[in-house]
Amino acid sequence: MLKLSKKVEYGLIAIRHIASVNNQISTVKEISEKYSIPSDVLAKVMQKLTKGKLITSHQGAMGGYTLARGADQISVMNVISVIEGSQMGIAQCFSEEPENCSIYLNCTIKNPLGKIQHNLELVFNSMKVSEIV
Amino acid sequence: MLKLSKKVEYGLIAIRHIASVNNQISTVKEISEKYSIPSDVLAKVMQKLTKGKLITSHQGAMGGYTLARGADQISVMNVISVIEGSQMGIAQCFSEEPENCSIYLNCTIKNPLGKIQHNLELVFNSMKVSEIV
DNA sequence: TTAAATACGACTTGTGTAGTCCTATTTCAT
DNA sequence: ATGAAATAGGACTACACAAGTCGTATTTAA
Repeated sequence: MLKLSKKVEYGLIAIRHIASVNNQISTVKEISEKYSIPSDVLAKVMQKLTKGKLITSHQGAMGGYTLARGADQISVMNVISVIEGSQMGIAQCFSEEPENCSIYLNCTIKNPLGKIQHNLELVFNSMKVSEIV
Repeated sequence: MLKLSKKVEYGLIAIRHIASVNNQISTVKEISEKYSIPSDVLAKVMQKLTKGKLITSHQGAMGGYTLARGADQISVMNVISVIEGSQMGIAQCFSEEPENCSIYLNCTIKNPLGKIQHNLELVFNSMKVSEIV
């Protein structure tokens, strides 16, 4: 409950790692070994980060990944959105189909949860990966 | 990912409801019908809120629940902690056994996630159920 | 041509959430 | 006393999602 997924953690670690080596090209093998992350899982994460244009992939031998922009331009929220594939929402109201929520009509906590949601977005948006030192 | 559980939502709705009827005794049946919440599930939630001393139970016929303190004295964080039975943590580091985390030793994001954790706690602590109107 | 790397889909397993069912206990009202 | 209305609480099922594994294709430098 209210936990970040391992994928998001791995993504943050990977981006932070690339930034820490001055954006030199880094491979899945290298990162997964250094931080004890299952390489297949990390590979998928990197592919999502690539599709989300947070990092750039370099295929083929001697390939790997570099950042697509400065680490100070990548927020934790960016990483969450790209990896999860949807907007973060603390309740159904704020993500997928709100109407499908079983208590939608009689729900009395939509508004206050909306305030919380807003505050959480502030927190995740303001935290940049560059602060992850 | 990063969602509140239905149990927590139900708990917030229930507490808010009791407050809205001026702390008159309210039953599971009444609340579950009004807000279309499965009554068995709500019953368990109410029992946890009782054990957590956020509400007071009145057993037997004509029984039900009242608030144990003012709605302005009950934070969303109180409800989360009591219902989930453990401290909210956005990563393993901040809840159960941190050492069991597969990447604990090499984890480079413990500190920054700690900052996020702290900010989230501020948000959830400062939001009281009385604001849920 | 080969080796090292990313790309990507299919599958398995594990965990946790949500919900159901059943029974026991308490207490009010008749 | 008895029955009805309420809370208390354990056991179980179903399902969704997270995490991880496996296999194969594609790209590219040497």
